[in-house]
Amino acid sequence: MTDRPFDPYVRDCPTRQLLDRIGDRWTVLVVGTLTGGPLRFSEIARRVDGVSQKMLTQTLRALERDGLVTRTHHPEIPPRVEYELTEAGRTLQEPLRALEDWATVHMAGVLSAREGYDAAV
Amino acid sequence: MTDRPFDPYVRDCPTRQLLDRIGDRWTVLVVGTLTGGPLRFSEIARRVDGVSQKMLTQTLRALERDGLVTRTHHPEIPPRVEYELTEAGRTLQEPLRALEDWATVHMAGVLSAREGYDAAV
DNA sequence: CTGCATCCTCCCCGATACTG
DNA sequence: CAGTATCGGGGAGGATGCAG
Repeated sequence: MTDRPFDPYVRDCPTRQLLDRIGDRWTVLVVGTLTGGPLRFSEIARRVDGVSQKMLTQTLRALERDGLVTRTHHPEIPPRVEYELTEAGRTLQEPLRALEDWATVHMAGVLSAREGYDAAV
Repeated sequence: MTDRPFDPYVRDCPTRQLLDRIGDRWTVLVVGTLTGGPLRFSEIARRVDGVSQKMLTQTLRALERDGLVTRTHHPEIPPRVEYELTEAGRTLQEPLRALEDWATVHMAGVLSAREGYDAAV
């Protein structure tokens, strides 16, 4: 608690913690690809353009650790591993989609504003 | 366009571009502090815990460049600079608040899942 | 008070090679 | 196919000093 009129963004508030998770560039995209249902590793890699194997593994591990994704390993030859959003993971989809919608609508304006700003240098 | 059944997250889609902006840890927090109205530089710095002067300047410049924040310089002694959300900037508040709400509700669960995962090592 | 420049450190992430 | 290990470059970002 604080005596300030506006509740500040202190270091360990929930918002900050979430930002640490979605700020790594890949988390949001991976969650997005899993919207339609479970996918295997290679399929996710294919859909998220530019993600390296290392980063994808790292991201999926983090999501699994946070209880947002389940990892199912089928001990076959060749190996098959499927990832699926948990209940908690699915609740994250809605606010993420809201952001995505905002981006779709406004990013063009943002980009043109950027050009205008740069031109005015 | 693509012939794949699921529209992939290609490198330059709006979502990716937005992620580049909010992925820097400070943008979201700064926009959040400006929700209540215009603020001066030092006041924002005070409310966003842990932001360095350098990063705050950098973040505000980026937001100004993107047309999400206006910068008003009052040539007084001592100088006073106020920052305020633009119309576009205000539209960003809603999806951001949705994320904030999600964090408030779910981060405790995420944290405990994290502990459980770490304990199971 | 606000902002810019410089230096310097750390760690993110990609490339590569190798296991089960 | 899925994952781990290692190395190295580059960029993010903190500390400090100075200007307007």
